Amino acid sequence: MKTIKKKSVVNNTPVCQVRIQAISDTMSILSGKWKFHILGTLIEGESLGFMDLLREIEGIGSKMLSKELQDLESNHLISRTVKDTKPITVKYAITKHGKTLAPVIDELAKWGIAYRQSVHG
Amino acid sequence: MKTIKKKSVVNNTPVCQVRIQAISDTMSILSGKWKFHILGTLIEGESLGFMDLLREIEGIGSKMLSKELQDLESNHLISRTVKDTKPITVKYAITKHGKTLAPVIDELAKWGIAYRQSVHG
DNA sequence: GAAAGTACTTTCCAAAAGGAAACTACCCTG
DNA sequence: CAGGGTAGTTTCCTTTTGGAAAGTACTTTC
Repeated sequence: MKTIKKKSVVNNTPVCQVRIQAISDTMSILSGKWKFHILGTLIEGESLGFMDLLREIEGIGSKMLSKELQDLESNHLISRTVKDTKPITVKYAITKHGKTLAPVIDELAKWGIAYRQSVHG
Repeated sequence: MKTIKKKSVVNNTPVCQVRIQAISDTMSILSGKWKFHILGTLIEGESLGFMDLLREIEGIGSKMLSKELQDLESNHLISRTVKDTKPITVKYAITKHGKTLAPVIDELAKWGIAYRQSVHG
């Protein structure tokens, strides 16, 4: 009979479980190569069209942009509005909820900048 | 002749470029399914062996754990110390540098918790 | 009526990521 | 000398991710 003798200690508290779940949630929502880039751009730019984003986000292709925008919209972090112009245009904007990510993005940027400095000297 | 007429505006400032690079650096260092989980565990647990981590981090396999630990060590976020015990044991610990990630991890957790609450109500 | 702009979608493919299971190798205890 | 513990590595496989290129569809401008 196989018996596991030791068990998890550190991560076994309710507080830890909630934190682990929360980080997993966050990273799942922000998964993929371009989410932060798109969100950062929309936080700065307020309201941009599809082609604007394609130009702002260097390297992204239309397929990925389209897919990432859909993901972000489904999580209510950005909004998509079709304007009745000629030709019709679409405006993507950060939502109130999406703006709450600003501190998260700031921390990531801050850490990355500090990391660079500590590595190069 | 194909000509691109409009150019990037929002992300074209030096400040933005540095931020974009910094976030990309950070996410590349913390890439993969398990990095935050491992770091979080080591921040809490201070010093754990390979088998301890395998038990703490539910779902991870030894291959992934081994690989992720190597990644983190190569970026000086954790340390690996072979203890001259019988049988020899290995202790993984968070480094001083690794601890600087605590605010980043906290922000991610905080946001994830708030997200859950805003979704369910 | 051709060119260029809007906003995408589709197809096809390559590379990266991740996991289960087995295997190595060494040590201690009963 | 079997069983269980230490710390991994290796193999084989599936899934996921991401990108290039082309296509769709409709409109305005020259």
